[in-house]
Amino acid sequence: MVDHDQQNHERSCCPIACALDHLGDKWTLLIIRDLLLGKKRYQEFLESPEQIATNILANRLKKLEATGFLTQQVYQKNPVRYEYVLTKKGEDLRQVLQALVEWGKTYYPGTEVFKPYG
Amino acid sequence: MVDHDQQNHERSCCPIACALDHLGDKWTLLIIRDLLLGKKRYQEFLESPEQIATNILANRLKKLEATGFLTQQVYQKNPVRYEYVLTKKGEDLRQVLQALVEWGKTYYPGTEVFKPYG
DNA sequence: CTGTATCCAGCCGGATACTG
DNA sequence: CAGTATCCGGCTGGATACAG
Repeated sequence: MVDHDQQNHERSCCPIACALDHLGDKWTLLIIRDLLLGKKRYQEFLESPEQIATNILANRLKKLEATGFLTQQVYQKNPVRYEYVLTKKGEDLRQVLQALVEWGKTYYPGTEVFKPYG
Repeated sequence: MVDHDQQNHERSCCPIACALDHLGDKWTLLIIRDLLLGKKRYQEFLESPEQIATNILANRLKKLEATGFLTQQVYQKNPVRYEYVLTKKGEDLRQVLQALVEWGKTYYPGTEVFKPYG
């Protein structure tokens, strides 16, 4: 179920297609955004204005962990609690998101990311 | 059905969320990629290595037209046939895709876009 | 708080057939 | 070639309840 390594995807040898196999949905990139903004905990992701459902959030966090975009770090034992932190692979998406933000601010006037990135 | 103007989306005032409402799926950005590479016709999109289904392609082309990413231009009458060309809004995604390509080539070694972009 | 599980309607997307 | 239509299984995602 956990399914480490990348599964059978790899639709083609195109880097965009490969990326989209992992990031091409409505929510994943929004979680990456939150992580880049410094959010680390389950509750923090739930508080984002887009109102992600709990099952979707749990599902995406697992997939992102399984595909090496983030790692879990214990910050409390009994019961164990995790913080989610980006790997370099995840961190390096910052430039992609930044390009998307620039585009988005142009074509959806009035939108704004909550805190400036880098 | 055609639904010009943006519908009810706008999940939030975040430019990334707005962008993902239109681009956040497995296929849309791949069609944009093809358009940026110079493809214009239905058949050309079908020939891409990712093998998009015809119904999905037709659906995405309509949505992209309805949301102003591309326009249709008649190149034959009776029966009427269209070529699909990016608007400036669509063209401006080039930088986003380019950032994604750079990222993808790093984390999916061996992948490569067929022809270099601009 | 940090999740997990479940119900469920609806969309996604693959395959295929069909029309002009 | 350029689409449209349909069948259909499975995933998506919203709501809610439940557990440690």
